[in-house]
Amino acid sequence: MFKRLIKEKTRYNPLEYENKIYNFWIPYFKYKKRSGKNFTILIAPPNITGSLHMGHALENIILDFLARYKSLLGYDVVWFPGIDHAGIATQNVVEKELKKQGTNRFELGREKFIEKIWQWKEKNENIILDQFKKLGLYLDWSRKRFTMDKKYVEWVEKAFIVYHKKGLVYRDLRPVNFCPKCKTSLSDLELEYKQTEGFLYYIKYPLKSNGFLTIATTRPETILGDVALAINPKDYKNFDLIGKTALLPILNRELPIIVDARVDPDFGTGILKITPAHSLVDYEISQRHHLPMISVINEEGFMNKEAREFEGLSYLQAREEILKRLKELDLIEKIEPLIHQVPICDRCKTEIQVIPSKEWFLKMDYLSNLAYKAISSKEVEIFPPRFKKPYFGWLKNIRDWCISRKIWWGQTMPVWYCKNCSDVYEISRKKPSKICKNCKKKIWIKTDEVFDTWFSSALWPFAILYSHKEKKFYPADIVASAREILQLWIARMIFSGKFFTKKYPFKKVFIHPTVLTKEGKRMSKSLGIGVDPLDLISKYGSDSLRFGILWQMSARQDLKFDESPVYQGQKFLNKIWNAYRFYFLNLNNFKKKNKSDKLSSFDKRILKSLRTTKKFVAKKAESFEFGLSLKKVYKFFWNELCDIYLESWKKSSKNNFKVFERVMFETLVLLHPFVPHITQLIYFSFGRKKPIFFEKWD
RNA sequence: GGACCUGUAGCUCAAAGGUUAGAGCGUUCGCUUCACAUGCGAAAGGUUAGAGGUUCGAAUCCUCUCAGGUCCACCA
Repeated sequence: MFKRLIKEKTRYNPLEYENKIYNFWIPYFKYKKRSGKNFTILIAPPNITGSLHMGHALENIILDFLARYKSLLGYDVVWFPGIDHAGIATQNVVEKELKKQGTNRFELGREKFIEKIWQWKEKNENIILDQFKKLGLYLDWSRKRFTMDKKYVEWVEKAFIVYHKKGLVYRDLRPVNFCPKCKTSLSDLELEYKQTEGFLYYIKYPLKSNGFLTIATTRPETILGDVALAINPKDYKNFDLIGKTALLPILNRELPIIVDARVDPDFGTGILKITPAHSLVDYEISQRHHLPMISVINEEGFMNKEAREFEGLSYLQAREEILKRLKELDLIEKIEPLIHQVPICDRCKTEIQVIPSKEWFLKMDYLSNLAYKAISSKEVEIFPPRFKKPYFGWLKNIRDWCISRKIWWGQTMPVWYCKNCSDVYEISRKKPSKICKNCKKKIWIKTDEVFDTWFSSALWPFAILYSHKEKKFYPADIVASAREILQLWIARMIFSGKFFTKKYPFKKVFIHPTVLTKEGKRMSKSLGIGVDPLDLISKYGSDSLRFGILWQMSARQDLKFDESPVYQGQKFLNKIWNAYRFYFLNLNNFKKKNKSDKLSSFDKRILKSLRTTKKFVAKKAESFEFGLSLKKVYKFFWNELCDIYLESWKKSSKNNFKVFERVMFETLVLLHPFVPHITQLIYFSFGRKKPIFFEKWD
């Protein structure tokens, strides 16, 4: 269909052909057993909220390069597209839409709200997936997956049930981050930190014997929940306090003075008040010392009955009242201004309360060990290797994983509570048929709690590659990921995969460079800094964008994105086009003229150069050095092939025509993983009708 | 606070201990030469952040200083 095009046009316009070429490829992307050797890529499913950003573009261009390169080496490519429901992020976006319409999710109710999200998903899914098509990705579109597919939900529920059966799941009352406005617990990831000018209050606590000690706090209202005071074991200046007992002002509760390494001896007075109910660190310390937890603030941010006379006040009002009382008692030593980071909800910007809540946890000791072994045994390789360090560090300090969320959008947990007895539950996918062991009745109500979205993401590899009678695709050869989800996603896939299938879910993890702005700052949509890859595609075309990204990429360091290499890519495409134009226009002419079987010095030179270039590209593909290999290919093509070899033909040298044919064809194949669309188009001009990626590299 | 990365031409990057530190973009000048003006030919542009050390030899290895950045954790 495009065969004669090349003779007619002196300019190559990528925008004219790329879509058509992609559509031509789609049926061939469908997985089919040809050689029997698979090359399996695990895709990182984008959020349904998301539009493509440079990180996605980079990540998937790299993978697509590998897919095409491996295909040329004779592998059958396995790469299936998918998208992620992305729990809280999606809920957030849809809530913003509702706000524009003058309503909110509470007005709508849970069912209607979820229905809205589904509508939203149907509408946006294709927009997102089309962006992958624009990048030219080698994806099998017949096997699309979504993390809220019926089958996928089933996997998530079953995984939870198996974990529970093996004793790795428990329910516990613990302090969690809670947004009073959104009325849900939040993971640490869903917090932002806002620099705030506040005060550090130095408060005197009487000692039981006699005298006083002083603690420093930014939140005097939480002192009512104190259960102990702590000092650092190396804090000599406070040594004489060890073993003594202090009295909590106002309430006069006795507080033991304990020793814990977690206390910073240099902050404030070096004495930390332990308030397990309203601080995660304090909770951790309290666990080590078997201390109770006393909650004084409720989920709405108001003082509860444990706060006695302050009950019913908001935490801010309580702060004022308590300070007033302390002043009356002459227990305030001093007040210093302090600039500190206050956690706020990343959606509504409300200040987060840490409050105890009953949540579901996954025990991490056994599982984190699996994740540790994967890397230490080298069964799973992390590249570049320097990322092993934070990976191991995270596993070493890991806490049990809170896997429940009180949001609405997500996979509902297969948990049933007895309507009469609040703490009795059964775990099963269907409504339990047993009676409640407490009230002997059978009134089971399914929980509202949903899974942490990462709990579901952790199961992605085998839900997409292992299930549905497609075991043969598991494990994957490679997954590429941004560094910030090494722990959140990669580590969790590793232990989940091993736990449920006995096999690690992939062999190699490539932590790709972060795409920064030209100024070296992180690209951020909300701050309005960054470049939209789709804009670049509509300006320069997909091959040009790919060229621009690969040109700038190094495996080792972050990439400050510059637009000019994308333009350079466009020029390169034109150069390729015209080199082949030259070839096709002069084909018959040269064939008649050169019948020699001997090789000229130009022939020898170009053959050698082609060989070393191919070798270089093959070697660099293993270490993800695409920037270097593209530069090598670029120089080969422009300087060796065009400037020297093609020019030599103009001067009617004694070149060998067969070498000419061979070099031009092999070069096209060599160029394919770098600039797929144009090479396919020229491939048609060679009279071939199949995809070029079914050619042989050698 | 912890870990990691980076400072080389105006900009983005190469140069994996060894000639005169190289490309692209940008700048300046000359060419419509029959594949390509998105091209061809040429030129200007550098104390490799700074200091010290190792070495016959350092942009490269080591130490310190300065500057920029990323991720993780988070302080009461």
